[in-house]
Amino acid sequence: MQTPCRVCPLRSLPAFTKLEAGKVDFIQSLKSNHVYQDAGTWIIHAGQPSELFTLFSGWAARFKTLEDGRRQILNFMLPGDLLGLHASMFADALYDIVALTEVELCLFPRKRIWSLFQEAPELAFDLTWLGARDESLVDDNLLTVGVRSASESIAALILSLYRRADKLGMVNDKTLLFPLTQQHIADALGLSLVHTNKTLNKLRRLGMFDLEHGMLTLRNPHVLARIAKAFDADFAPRPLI
Amino acid sequence: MQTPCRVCPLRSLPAFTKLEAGKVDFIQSLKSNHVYQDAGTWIIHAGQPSELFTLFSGWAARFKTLEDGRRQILNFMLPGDLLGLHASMFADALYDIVALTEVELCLFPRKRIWSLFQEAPELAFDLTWLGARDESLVDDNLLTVGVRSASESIAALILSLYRRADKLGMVNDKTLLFPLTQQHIADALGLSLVHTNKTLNKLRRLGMFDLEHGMLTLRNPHVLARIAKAFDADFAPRPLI
DNA sequence: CGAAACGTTGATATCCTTCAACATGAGTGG
DNA sequence: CCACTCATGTTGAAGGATATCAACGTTTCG
Repeated sequence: MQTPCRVCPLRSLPAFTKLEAGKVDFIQSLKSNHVYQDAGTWIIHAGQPSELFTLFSGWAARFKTLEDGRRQILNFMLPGDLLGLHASMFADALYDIVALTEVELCLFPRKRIWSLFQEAPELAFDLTWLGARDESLVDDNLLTVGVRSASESIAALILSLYRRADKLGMVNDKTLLFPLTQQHIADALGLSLVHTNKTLNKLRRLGMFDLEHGMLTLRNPHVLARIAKAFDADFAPRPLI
Repeated sequence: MQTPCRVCPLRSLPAFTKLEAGKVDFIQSLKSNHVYQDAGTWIIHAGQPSELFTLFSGWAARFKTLEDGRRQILNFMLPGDLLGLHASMFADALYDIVALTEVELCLFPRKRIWSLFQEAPELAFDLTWLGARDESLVDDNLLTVGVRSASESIAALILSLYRRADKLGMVNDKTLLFPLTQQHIADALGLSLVHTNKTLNKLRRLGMFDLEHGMLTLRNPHVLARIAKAFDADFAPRPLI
């Protein structure tokens, strides 16, 4: 059961709302397990019933696959994100979630979700809020894939991941551990691998960022934001369940 | 206040779950108004606080716009769909919703959402469930825009709208009132208007469907589904709030 | 040492966009 | 009732962004 939720290191980040100790304890009472998984392993399988998780550490990707194998990454998950909220409300998950790095997961059995609605309406509200935030990330990705060019798309993706990581204290000296391969980026943006590679290098040569050996360094966030035509959609601190 | 919620004609459709009369009355107590709006008018404005609606009749579209004017339709709304759940949980809406036809809306003031969580956990659960279903529609659209070709995209969109409308009893003799312009379709699929037109006509000439004068007739759903590489994601009846 | 995963690069092909023009029908005001 | 405009749909031609194909380099790891 690892660290008790009261002293969860995520919770003390400014990215998350403060919560009374009693409610934190209630969350802990719902948590059934603390799980470790290796990079590349499945967290949620499309077509199968799934539990609800909070990503405690590491990166994950949620995606759908067409019968012919083409795949679309719907969004990337960073620590503090909820995994499988939708999947756990339906009979079966409609998507896969895979670990991109080693991950730690807080496991909340789907059966207990209902008791959360019954006994802790504030937390139920937070859960719904988090689902809404999730969707707004997917909305942004759909906007990107639908209207942005390859350069704009990559700029927007890099920027958005950087900002999210920054709020979680994962950025040091403008640099962050970045586990995505170019294939991941291509699958998230609906681009081919080759074109992703060329566009990535173009932006790199323009001095927008460095990206090698799994390290991303932002060199010119302002111009990158101009290229991306990105908003500054800054979310207030969010609940952590 | 129009028809009382107990005799709501939507609620009796097989597409929706049955609900005890008491809960229906509670929903009605949350409803503050029954609103009519003309085609082309805004229901929710990006950047402004918004209320929560149920679309009682008509079609609507949710979209985001880049500063330079490029727009992406995120999803289309049909009767029974929830409008602005996410918008009403955040300070301001992050997207616009516009009426595509004359619409009737059931208005639920955002202030009352909280009382729903406090006093009716089952309904709060339903609300979250509906939010999850919404996101799964956006997921599907992202999959379409990301990986499908123009023909596949249009096939998938037509099919998905047809199926949703069919469950609502809006289809007669394989035909349904279809208010989308080619520009709407283009904006939803991330395609240019010209290419949308040509692709649409190609599928039409292939005998997949007829589409003129705002009427859509499906001629060959099975082949269309093959072209779309579409799943048969059939949702069970859903709650109506 | 060989294989597998990941990244890189050039050449060629194609899907889709853009530009431009025209057709049609509905609505509006003279 | 006609002329006009505006929204929508249609079509051809040309150009560009991105995909596909193919080959090779590097690193890691068993």
